Amino acid sequence: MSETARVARVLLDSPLPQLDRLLDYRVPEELADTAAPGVRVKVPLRSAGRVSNGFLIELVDKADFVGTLSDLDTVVSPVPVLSPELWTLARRVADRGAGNASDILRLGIPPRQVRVEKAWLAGRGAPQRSGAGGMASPIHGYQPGRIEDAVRDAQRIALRAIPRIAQLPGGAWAGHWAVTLAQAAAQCLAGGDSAILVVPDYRDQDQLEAALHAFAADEAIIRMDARQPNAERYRGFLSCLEPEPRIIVGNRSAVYAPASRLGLIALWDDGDPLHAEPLSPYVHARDAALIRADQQSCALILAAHTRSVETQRLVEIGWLHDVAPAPAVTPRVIVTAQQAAADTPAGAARIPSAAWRAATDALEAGPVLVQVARPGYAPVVACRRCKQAARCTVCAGPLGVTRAGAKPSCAACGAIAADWVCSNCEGTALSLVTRGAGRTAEELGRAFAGTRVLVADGERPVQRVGAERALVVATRGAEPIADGGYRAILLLDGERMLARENLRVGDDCLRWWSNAAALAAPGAPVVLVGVGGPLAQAMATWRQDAYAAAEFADRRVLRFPPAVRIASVVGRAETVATAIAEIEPGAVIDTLGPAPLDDALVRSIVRFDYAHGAVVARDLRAAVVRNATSRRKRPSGDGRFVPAPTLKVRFDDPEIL
DNA sequence: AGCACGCCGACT
DNA sequence: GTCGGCGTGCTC
Repeated sequence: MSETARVARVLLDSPLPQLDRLLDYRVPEELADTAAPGVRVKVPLRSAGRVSNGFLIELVDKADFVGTLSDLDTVVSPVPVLSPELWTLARRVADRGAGNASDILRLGIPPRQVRVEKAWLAGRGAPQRSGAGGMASPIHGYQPGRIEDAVRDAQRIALRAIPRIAQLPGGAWAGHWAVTLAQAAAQCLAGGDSAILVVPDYRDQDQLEAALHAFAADEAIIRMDARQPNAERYRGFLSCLEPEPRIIVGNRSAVYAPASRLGLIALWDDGDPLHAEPLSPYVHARDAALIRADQQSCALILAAHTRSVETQRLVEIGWLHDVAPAPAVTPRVIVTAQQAAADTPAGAARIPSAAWRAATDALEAGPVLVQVARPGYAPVVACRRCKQAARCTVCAGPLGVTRAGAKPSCAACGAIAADWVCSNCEGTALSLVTRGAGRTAEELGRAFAGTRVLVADGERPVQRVGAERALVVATRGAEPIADGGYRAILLLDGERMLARENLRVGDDCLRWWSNAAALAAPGAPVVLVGVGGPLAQAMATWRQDAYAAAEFADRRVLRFPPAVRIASVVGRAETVATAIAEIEPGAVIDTLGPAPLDDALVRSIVRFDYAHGAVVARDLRAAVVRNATSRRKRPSGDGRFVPAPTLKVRFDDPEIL
């Protein structure tokens, strides 16, 4: 055939903002067969020799570019790893946050594994297993058919999870939320559609997978998480490219997984900070899920025991429908002031009498959970005489005691403080001022003599405990699931958890407590110790949405996120000022800063309404590209020339404000 | 990021 | 004349 050679439009796999656009290449005849949209390619960049990796986005007949086109160098593999949907999603998500599309693609497309790919290509000729393998069964605990309707009609819902645990057919126990989401996904699968389920961490992932295996065929369930070996990850990715529907369950990057006929995206516990991408492009899984659900017209479920302020906003503007359990299910939450019982052993002094009685009674029947704020034994030690926090004599890091009877050691450098002398008063005696999970366990072990005490924290993870009587001391987020549920739950360190300098402490605490409370057996007391006010009320009435609504109203008055959006701009003072000055007039509400950082950098924060987000992102992005393109070297203080630092823009940073 | 182009000072 | 150092700008 002697038709005119086609033109391939290629996105380079490059982190450079100025290369975040499509470049045109001529498709040479010998590549005409394999050069298809979505394949990985190599292309020459600047005078021959250097080749760079990229994705073939589309084939067109005529180039935009006026000039001589270079030839496509190689088609790396015939597998179209970048679907049109993912490309559109990556472009939209990147544009929204003034980031690179290729950064999104890196999250959605795992590195190529040649062996895995060859095996997959060889096996594709074989007949596919038929039958979607999803079992649609009625979803209990809500108005009958409510969730089924939402999935079928591609609704967007904020789902209040049932705060209970449920027994799976195999006998194992999991959060009830996992059963609800697994059933919704299985319904999707039975209808021939794929579902993506996004969880913050591995513990949640394990529960959800266990629940899924009760409702869907094993081969339809695909894991996707960053801790998988590359080969396994790529194998799962490739199987998502097949036309059969799948249920994809994974962490935040699973929201970008390919999925044929996507019917549902569900996100569990969207307030968990693990849903926020800590590296470029910094996009929150919730935002990506919102965009993707809109783009692919699929159902969206944001499910949680609590209500994030962000989700509350979406409910209030009518973007999400609020769906609550029917009939209502609430744990029995008891709020107590911090007061020690007169008749308890000294070691348990921080347990008030009501909690003490609850624990004592419950221990007759089964396991009792004690939630504490900090891991370790005594994370902070201080001078006994002057009370000043003890510091390491080597590196000035904080000293702590890791095990009962151990010498204090530095949390930063690990040095053991053998002959410690207080830098303030020259005292030599230390006292333990905080209790970690280990020390609480030790004290409770003494107080409840003869009871088995076990500790669960980040270092000593425990997934589940049996139904026998035991005291389980766990740090927040590390609570094991007890068969049949805990007979009592003590939330001990509320005061300390609230004593963090963060606008979001209230939201976080409510989430930690609510997630723990959901592990209780029906009717078991959940004692919240030493906390009052709206948080305690939200727990006692199980109306986390009311707390979120009040919080959102406050933020609206203050013009804090998520009532408005923000972008932080970091760079040299002039560059930052210019970048902000060139944003379209009227798009920005106001600018905070510039605040000086180290290295002669400053940070300014611009606030703007959601309606102006696209304009602000476009204009700040232009400033970033301009800065990267003309990186003029400028004289530094001592007359030498140093490269100008890059201008950094980050949207919706959860750490700010 | 890399790499080539080009403008200006120092050399045969 | 012309060699090459380093700032500047581009990548289809």
